[in-house]
Amino acid sequence: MFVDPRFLRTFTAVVRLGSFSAAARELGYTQSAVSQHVAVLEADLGAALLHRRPVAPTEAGTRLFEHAGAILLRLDAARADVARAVAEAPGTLVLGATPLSAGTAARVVAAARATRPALAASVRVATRDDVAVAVATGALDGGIVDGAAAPGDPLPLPETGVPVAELAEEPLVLAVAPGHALAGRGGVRLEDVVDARWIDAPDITTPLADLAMLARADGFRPALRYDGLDVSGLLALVAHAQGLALLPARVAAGGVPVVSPPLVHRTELLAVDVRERPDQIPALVASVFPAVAAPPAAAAR
Amino acid sequence: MFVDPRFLRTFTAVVRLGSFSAAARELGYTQSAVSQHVAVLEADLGAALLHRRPVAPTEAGTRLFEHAGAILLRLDAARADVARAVAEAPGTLVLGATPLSAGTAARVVAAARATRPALAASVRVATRDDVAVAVATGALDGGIVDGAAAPGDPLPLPETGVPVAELAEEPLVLAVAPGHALAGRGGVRLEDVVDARWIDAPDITTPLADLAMLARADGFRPALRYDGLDVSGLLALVAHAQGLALLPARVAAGGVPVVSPPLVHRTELLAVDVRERPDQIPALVASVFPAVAAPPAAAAR
DNA sequence: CTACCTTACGAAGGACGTAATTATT
DNA sequence: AATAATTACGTCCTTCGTAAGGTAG
Repeated sequence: MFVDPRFLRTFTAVVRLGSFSAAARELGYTQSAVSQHVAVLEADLGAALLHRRPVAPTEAGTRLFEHAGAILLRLDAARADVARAVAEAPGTLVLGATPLSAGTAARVVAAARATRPALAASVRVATRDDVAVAVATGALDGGIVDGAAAPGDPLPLPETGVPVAELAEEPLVLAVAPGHALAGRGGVRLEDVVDARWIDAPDITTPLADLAMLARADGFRPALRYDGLDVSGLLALVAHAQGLALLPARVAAGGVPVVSPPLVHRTELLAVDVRERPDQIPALVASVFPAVAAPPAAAAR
Repeated sequence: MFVDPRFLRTFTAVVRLGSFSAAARELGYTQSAVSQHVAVLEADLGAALLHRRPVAPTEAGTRLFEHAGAILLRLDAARADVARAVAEAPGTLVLGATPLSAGTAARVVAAARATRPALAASVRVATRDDVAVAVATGALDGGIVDGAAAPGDPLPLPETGVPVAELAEEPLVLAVAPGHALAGRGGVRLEDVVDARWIDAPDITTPLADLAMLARADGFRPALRYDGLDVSGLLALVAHAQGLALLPARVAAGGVPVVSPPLVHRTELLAVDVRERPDQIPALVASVFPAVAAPPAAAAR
């Protein structure tokens, strides 16, 4: 026997929807087929994967679910990568970008047009993981993503095999309202502001839950949650003293530099082309981040 | 249609062996079946994957091959993880370790025995990737791996989803023979010793090809290749002036500290238990690396 | 009783082996 | 000519849907 990815897909749908019948509807199977898929998986792996009534993953099912997503994603990425290998270079460039990288993406497009003036290009803004997945599965030609990280550390991204190149590491600052007690300070330690009023804007900046990991501290309770991809809205909330947010210095004028733990705002380029032309990265960085020193070479992930 | 992992396995065997018939022999199929597998893959993906006579992957085939290994490994890891979830805690502990981490693994066993004196434990030495794969597929209960890395960077490992915890970062030194021109120096820059006589010991220390990436320099031509997992043999070669090697300061007494680029010798723990008990890592580190500061929390990879 | 999952069974499709065919060295 | 991959075809196995059977709330 072997683990059939179709069954894995069914299994993930059942876990996600909490129902065999709903999964069947979503995937275009009968209820019976879904039941058979799960039964085959359980027999093959020799473990109960799901509790029934209500439907929820067992311990073993949770383990399988964690792997299944990565496997299915990689399968899609493989198909997309092969398709790209046989397709001739398209006449259009569709770039994805996280909200704070939209400007960078625009400059990348400008750099690309410097060599191909007639290039039809577009930029789509989405969350970091969405950009990474879309690049891996071929929905996007490339992407620019960013986020907080320890200096030199790559950003945590879904494992897709897409080559990643560092574009820049910039200072990370705590954005505060004018007149805030911290405003004008030379630097803050994140440990000291764990209990401040934070704005959780998970689609734009580092989710507070992840920040706790990076800062190695508990706390970071959200005083306000901001859903959406619009940066100016977040900046307005900060300016009107609704809470704090971590942002790159470039965006948050007057922010307070984070001095501890050592964290930077990192920007990365995701694109298959990176693999073939790592030598072009420094030139790209020079044109897009004039003020930033030359970054290291590309590395597959 | 969907990409059947059995076909992927066949495809990787054909690429690896450079022959349909050899792949058939290895997998217990007929040549005909192998031919059909490849034909189905090519039809499904809409791309020629292999050149015939001689058999070699096309551009698209190379892309697929890179993904296929990761997918098949992850499939095995998923099966192993489910098996571990249903099995009760075994009475034995089988640890893997890279050559330079064998001593560390021994101390981890000692630490484990401190809480369970009757524990039957063993340590197996293998290469870094072999240890990672064996832990992922359930052949080992855990592993200790090490290697050169930029400070704070995780070691590059096969993507298996096994949780990784940092155990230590130590100074990295250039091991030289007594009386060597560099001996006694306060520090060396790797850029300055690119053209030295290097010993390539890929199973023990960083392969020279990878070192070129880390040091961002070309060169590092091997004057001597050392295959095998025995550290003392490598040390003897260095001591007898057969060439240079990069090693942790702890092992290479009298080595010259590497000052540029900033590199450290990093040691990591691979084990599923890390996920459940990240809080125990600091205590483990304290008992195994008394001289090293507390490391960060575990992170899944 | 009813919503939902499981089991039984038959039909359609897919995978594999044998054997004949084609192509390359 | 010999070695090696492909194609043709028959058999067996797997998968899916229909429909009947359980089972928990």
